[in-house]
Amino acid sequence: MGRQPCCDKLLVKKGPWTVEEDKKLINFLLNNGHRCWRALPKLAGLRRCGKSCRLRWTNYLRPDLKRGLLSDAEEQLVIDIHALIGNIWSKIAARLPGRTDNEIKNYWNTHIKKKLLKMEIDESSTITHQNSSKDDYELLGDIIHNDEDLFNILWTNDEPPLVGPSWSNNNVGVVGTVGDKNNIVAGEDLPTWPLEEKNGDSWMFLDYCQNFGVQDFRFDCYHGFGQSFMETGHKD
DNA sequence: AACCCATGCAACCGCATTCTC
DNA sequence: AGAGAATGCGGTTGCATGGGT
Repeated sequence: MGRQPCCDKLLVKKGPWTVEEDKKLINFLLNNGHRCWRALPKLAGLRRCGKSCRLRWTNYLRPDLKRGLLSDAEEQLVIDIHALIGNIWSKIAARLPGRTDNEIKNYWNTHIKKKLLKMEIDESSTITHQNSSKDDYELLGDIIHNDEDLFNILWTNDEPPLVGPSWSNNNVGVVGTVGDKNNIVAGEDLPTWPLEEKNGDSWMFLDYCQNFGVQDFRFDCYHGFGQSFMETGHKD
């Protein structure tokens, strides 16, 4: 009855991920996708729990992740959505492409909470948009006209992000084509790691990713690993 | 220079829900 | 139908780092 345990806890490694482990995980996911997280560690040669692998991938290694502080517009959007639905970080993250629930949760606890307290704002009360750039906010909330609209959108099933393209990591490894630098062509919507880096010995980029984030080194699908690579398949 | 403390963030934990047998 | 594993998620912890003294 039922399934097998997710992992043998005695053999599972914990703590910070090493560059080697990251390489193995990325390599495996790029070639195989993630049909079963439980089986993944064994197949990828990792002494990690499947849960840990999923977390590492979704929160840190996914090529479409943005790194660094949230923009004013993103921050304002988080504040607005949080005012409506509370600590449902996954829902909030779904509205911010390239951001993870964990990241937003951390950002909320470290930056926004503090900021709001400082401003002596009751988090449950209506929050105005006075601190964000009007242009940025309009760009983000183009389809949001009031809080009721936003609330409705948040609870629909197949919700598109408010800005930018969505990305399903069920299709990892499929090479996408890029219409312009901000839009992956529908149906071929997948980012991929540069082949030269993936197949060669040069995994140095992972060290950089560790330190600065994927986005900083332009490995994400939206801004391109060099525009020409994304358009022609060749690195600059 | 050395220590202490505050901060930020990656990773873990545990619970709830979903899925499989 | 129900038991139990898989998955997803929010809360929490622990460590690295930077700033202050």
